[in-house]
Formats: sequence, C-alpha cells, structure tokens
Amino acid sequence: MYQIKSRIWIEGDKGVFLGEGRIKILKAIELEGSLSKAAKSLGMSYKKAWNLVDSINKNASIPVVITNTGGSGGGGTKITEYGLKMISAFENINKNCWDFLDQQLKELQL
Amino acid sequence: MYQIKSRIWIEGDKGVFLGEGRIKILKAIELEGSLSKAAKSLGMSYKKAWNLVDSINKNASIPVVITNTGGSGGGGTKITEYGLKMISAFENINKNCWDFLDQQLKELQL
DNA sequence: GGGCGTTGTTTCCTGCAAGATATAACGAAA
DNA sequence: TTTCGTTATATCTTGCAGGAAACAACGCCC
Repeated sequence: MYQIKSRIWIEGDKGVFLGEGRIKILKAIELEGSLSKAAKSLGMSYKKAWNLVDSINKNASIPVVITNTGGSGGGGTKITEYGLKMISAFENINKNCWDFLDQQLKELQL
Repeated sequence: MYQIKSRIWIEGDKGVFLGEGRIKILKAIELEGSLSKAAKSLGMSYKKAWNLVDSINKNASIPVVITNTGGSGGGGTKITEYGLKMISAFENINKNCWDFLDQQLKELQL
C-alpha cells in the first residue's frame, strides 16, 4: 500500500561522482565503445552525456573512463577495470539499500 | 574522501506521500499552527507549500493534517497524532538509511 | 452584517535547465 | 595531406517548473 523509494549517489570533492544516471551512461559506453553512440542509444543529448562523464572524471581518484579523440574511427571512450568495479559496487549498494528500506517500512506497519 | 548520500520518499497510490520537503513543511506547520505562516518561515511560496500538503492528504490513509478555514484568526492547520508519528517514523528510517549506507561504503574501501 | 486572516484556486510571468545547433581539435590511416 | 568520426566546447533557443500576484470562500467575533 505504501511504497518506499530512494535514490543514492556518491560525491567527491568537486560534485557528484556516481549516481543512477551516471551508471546508466557508463554501462551504455561499455556497450557502444563511444560516448556519442552511448548517448544516442539512451536518447540523451550528447551534451548531457558529456557533462555526466566530465563530472565523473573530475571526481574520480582513479580513472574511470579513457577517452581517445582523433584517430581512425574518430576515437572512442572505454571503461577502465576500476570503472567496471565501481559500476558493480554502486549497483550492489543500491540494491542493498532498497532491501534495507523495504525491511524498515515493513517493520513499521504504517 | 567519497561521501554517499541519499534521498528517500514514500509513495501512495496517487503520488508522493512523504519526503524530506514534506516532512519539513509538516514540522513548520506544527510549530506555526498555519500553513501560510509555515511557508513564510521556510521562505517557500504558499502555493508550493499547499501543493505539498495537498499531495500528503491525497495519499494518506489516515488524516495527517486538519485544516480549518474561516473563523477567528482565519483558521489554521494542525498536525494529527498520526501525522506526528509519521514524521518521527520517516526521520527514523532516514537516519537508519544514512547509517546503513555509510557502513556499506566503508566496507568497500573505494 | 462587516472585518479579519486564514485556506483554496486561478492566471500570469519569468528564470533556468536542457535541448538543438554549430564548430574546432584531434590523430590514425589511406 | 585529405578524409573521417569522434571528443570537446560555445552559443542560441525554448519548454516548463515554480514564483508572484490576485481573488474567492469561509466562519468566528465584535
């Protein structure tokens, strides 16, 4: 009858590091191999996608994405090993949080 | 170095029932005894405050606020016993959630 | 009945987030 | 050195959420 929902995100010194939207674009990049294709596949403007990735880079202590501009095929963007770890870590925490909140709500019997 | 943050909210059939903003206005109403004064005390427009309270009423199974229009002093808005319980329940869950997430992040050592 | 200070509602206006558009820079390969 | 598709960045435009303001309705009290 009542449902509890949540959004979580991780901040660094210079703003948001990871959140649901950033995870989404990272996964699309992993799939597509380029930021522009990833944005297109999500129906998102390139600018918005770039801003998300930019904020990730600004706050990451270890590189999450490697961008290559120029070259054959124009370049591209890859997710690092560390980035892949961060994605699964975030999704894991997020799921745990949902479970935790459902449990909390159930205990209350509103 | 990294900080994890969250927002939680509770939804009913017709939209959001409780969230951080709604809790804030409810507490201000409890303090001021009227919606218009509560809005003013928070620097919030009356319309926004009214919309928040309206959505609470639309989704509450048991009344959270009692409004009186007209009368000496023009009327006012009061929080019910149930409303007070909901406020503390929400704040309690919210705090538990923060603690839980801090713990989750610590376990990861990003 | 008139005055008062609320709640409830409509209309208008505006600032800003977000999209659309344009363009420079890049570097490998032919 | 020309081509190509990308990253990176600036500028312009626009939709709409949210504020401002105005006003009706209400009911107690004098």
